Amino acid sequence: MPAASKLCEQAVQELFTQVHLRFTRQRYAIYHALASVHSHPTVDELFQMLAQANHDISLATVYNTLEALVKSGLVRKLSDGGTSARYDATVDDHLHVRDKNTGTVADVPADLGQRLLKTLPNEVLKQIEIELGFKINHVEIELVGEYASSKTHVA
Amino acid sequence: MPAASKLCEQAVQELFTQVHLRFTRQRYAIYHALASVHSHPTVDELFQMLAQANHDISLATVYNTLEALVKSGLVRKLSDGGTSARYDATVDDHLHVRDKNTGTVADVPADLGQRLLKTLPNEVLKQIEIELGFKINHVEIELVGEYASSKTHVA
DNA sequence: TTTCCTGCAAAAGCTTTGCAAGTAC
DNA sequence: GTACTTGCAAAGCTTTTGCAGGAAA
Repeated sequence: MPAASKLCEQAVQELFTQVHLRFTRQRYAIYHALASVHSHPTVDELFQMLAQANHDISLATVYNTLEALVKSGLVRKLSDGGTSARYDATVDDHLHVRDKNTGTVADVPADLGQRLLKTLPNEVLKQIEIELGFKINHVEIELVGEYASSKTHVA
Repeated sequence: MPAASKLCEQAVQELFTQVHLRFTRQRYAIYHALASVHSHPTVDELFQMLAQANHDISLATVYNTLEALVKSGLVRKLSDGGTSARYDATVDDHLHVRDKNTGTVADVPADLGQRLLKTLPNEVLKQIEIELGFKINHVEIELVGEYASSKTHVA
C-alpha cells in the first residue's frame, strides 16, 4: 500500500514513477501539501496554502494535478456537502466525519475507524457485487452531524 | 419516521406542515418527483423531469425548494463524484452504490443494505461522538466502483 | 526530441440572489 | 394582511479548456 509515510522528494518521485506520472515541482508541492495536512482541503484552500508557502503555482494546475492524482489512485476525491470538492491523500478505507454546518471533513482516529470498518461483513459486500453486477473499488463511510461547539447559524 | 410511503397531496401536505414548510404546487411536484423515482437525480435531471411532465417550474425554484427540503430533513443531499449535487427523498440510513464512470447513484436492495448497516457497532459510534465532541446525525455509506457493463471510457 | 505539463485567460457549468408579482396561511 | 414563494435574469462560484511556452523523460 503506497501510504504517504515518507514525504521527501525522492519517495514521492518513486510513487509517481510507479503510477506513470511525471514528477514536477508543482505536483510535488501539491501532493506534499495534501499529504501533510489533516484536513481535507478544497481546491481553493489548497491553492491558498501553496500560494502562502511561496510556491508559485496556478489554480488551473491545482485542478489538473488533482485530477491526475485521482486518476492514478494516489488521491481520493471526496464530496463536501456543499459546492466544491475536497481531496484526501489517504487512500486506504477510513472514516470521515462531516460537519453539516461548515462542510469541513475530518478523519476519525484510526483505531476507532478500523474497529468500525472491520465489522463490515465481507460476504454481504460480495453478495452486493453479485446481485448488482457491480465491482466495489472502495467503501466510503461518512458520519454526518455537527460539533457540539459549532452550534452556530442553524436555521 | 416520515417515510415517503403515501404520496397523495394530502399526505405530503401533512408532512410539510409537520416541518413548517408552506405547501405549494411546485414544492409538491418536486417532492413527489423525487420520492417517486429510484435514481438520485441531480437538480437538472429533476428539472427536466418536471418540465416534461408539463409542470411549469423554474430552475431557481428547484434549487430553492431542495434546499428547503434538506433543511427540514425531508430530503438528503448526496455527493455525486463530479460537479453537481444529487438528492434523495429517503432519509433513513441506507447504502448507496456510486458508479465511478458516470457519477450515477443507486440504492442497494434494502435487505442487503440493512444487513450491512445493522453490523455497525453502536458503542463505537458512541465513542466517536464522545472523543470528537461530535453529534452524529446519520451515517452515509457509499460503495464506489463500476458496473461490469460500464467499462466504457476509462483512461 | 518527443511528449506531456504549466500558466494564463477565457469559457462553460452549477448555484445563488435581488426584486417584483403572486400565493399560502 | 403578512410573510413567504416564485420566476426571471443577472451575478457569483467552481471547474474546464485552448494554446503558447517550458520542462521531464
